[in-house]
Amino acid sequence: MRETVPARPLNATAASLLGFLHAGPLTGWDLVATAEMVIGDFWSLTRSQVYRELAAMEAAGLVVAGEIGPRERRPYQLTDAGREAFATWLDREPGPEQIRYPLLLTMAFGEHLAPARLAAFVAAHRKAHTARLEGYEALRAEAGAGLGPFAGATLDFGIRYERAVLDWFDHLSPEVGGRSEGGAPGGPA
Amino acid sequence: MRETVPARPLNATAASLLGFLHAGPLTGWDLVATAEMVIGDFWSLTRSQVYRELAAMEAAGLVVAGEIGPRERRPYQLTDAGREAFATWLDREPGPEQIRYPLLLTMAFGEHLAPARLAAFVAAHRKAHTARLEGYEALRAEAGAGLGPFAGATLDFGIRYERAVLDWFDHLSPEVGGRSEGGAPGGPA
DNA sequence: CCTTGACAGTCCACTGTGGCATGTTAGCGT
DNA sequence: ACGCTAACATGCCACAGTGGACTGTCAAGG
Repeated sequence: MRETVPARPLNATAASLLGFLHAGPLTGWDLVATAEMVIGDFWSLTRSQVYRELAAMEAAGLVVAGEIGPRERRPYQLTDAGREAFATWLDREPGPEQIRYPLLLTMAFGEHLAPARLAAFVAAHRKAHTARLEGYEALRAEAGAGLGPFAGATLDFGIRYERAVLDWFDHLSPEVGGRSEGGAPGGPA
Repeated sequence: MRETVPARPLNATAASLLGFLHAGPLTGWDLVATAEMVIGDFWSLTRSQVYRELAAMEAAGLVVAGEIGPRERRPYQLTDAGREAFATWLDREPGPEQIRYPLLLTMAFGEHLAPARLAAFVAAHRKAHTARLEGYEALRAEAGAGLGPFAGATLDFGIRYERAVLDWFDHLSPEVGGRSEGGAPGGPA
């Protein structure tokens, strides 16, 4: 008599794993890699959690573990119950986004910090965001429409977000770590 | 011999509480309210965690609890050790931001979802973001420069972010839930 | 006097993060 | 053939963070 846990509603991370399993059996390792690539820019997950969710979902009957292959690879396969749980999850109202930006925290307490230090942080983040934007734009140039409409739309979100952040950096007053005039005349393309 | 835990590095939430305590003693309840107002838009925290961090910080000697007042109010006061821990924390390199946006997840798996359903989600989020932007702009119009440069800069981030999201919504193709032509001609101000 | 609701704090289960530990195997140089 | 290394693959743990349920306090109003 194999008891399956009553079926609590899925969390977004577990549901995403089920989503990826629609394409065929995958191991925890593969799922982490896939998720990082496909949804990593707006949904973070960790190895630890993936393996934990897989174990829980197996107990709940949403996936079944296959034979252990080479290098301890343990492929998981979607069940009908899993397919249904995923469909139910996908149909829910997606909640509001959450942003956690430590630099803004630092800035909010800026009165307690040496101005030059804050400026250095801002400069470092500007650089990082520039690199991310370039990465996204290169991806769109290469892959272009080959991504399909859905991945294209999420990529577009990333591009617009990064541009907004960069714009914000560019309009920051020197008082709060923005660069003073003469840095790099002529804004971004 | 009062043992104080060795001094592990502060987490951002605990540090923020110390930051707010610079203005004078506050209770957990007050801290939650303050934090929600000042940093709530880019750093989420919950009652549960605030009380837990306060207890931990008291054990570590970073704050001292005062007398319990009316309605069980227990004010916490900053110690010198707390002031120093805050300064050290503030001086660290702020890490990258994290965004978790369930709507993008839903969209990424859009091929498994009825198009009309996705469009409804998108419409609901557009509305919510419009409201948020209006709230921010009203705040800037009312409070204006009275916020000070630091709060002004973080508010500005919020405004630019919301505008970027709204722009993204406005350029979404109908295929991925964007509204077809004829919705509301003439974009946002 | 009693109900209601805002205030204030506590507790718990679950989600999420990051690092450490462990074992496996392919590839490489010697 | 041997051992080294690096990538592969999973598991475990402590801590951070979330959201809801729960208890208790007090002011205001019917």
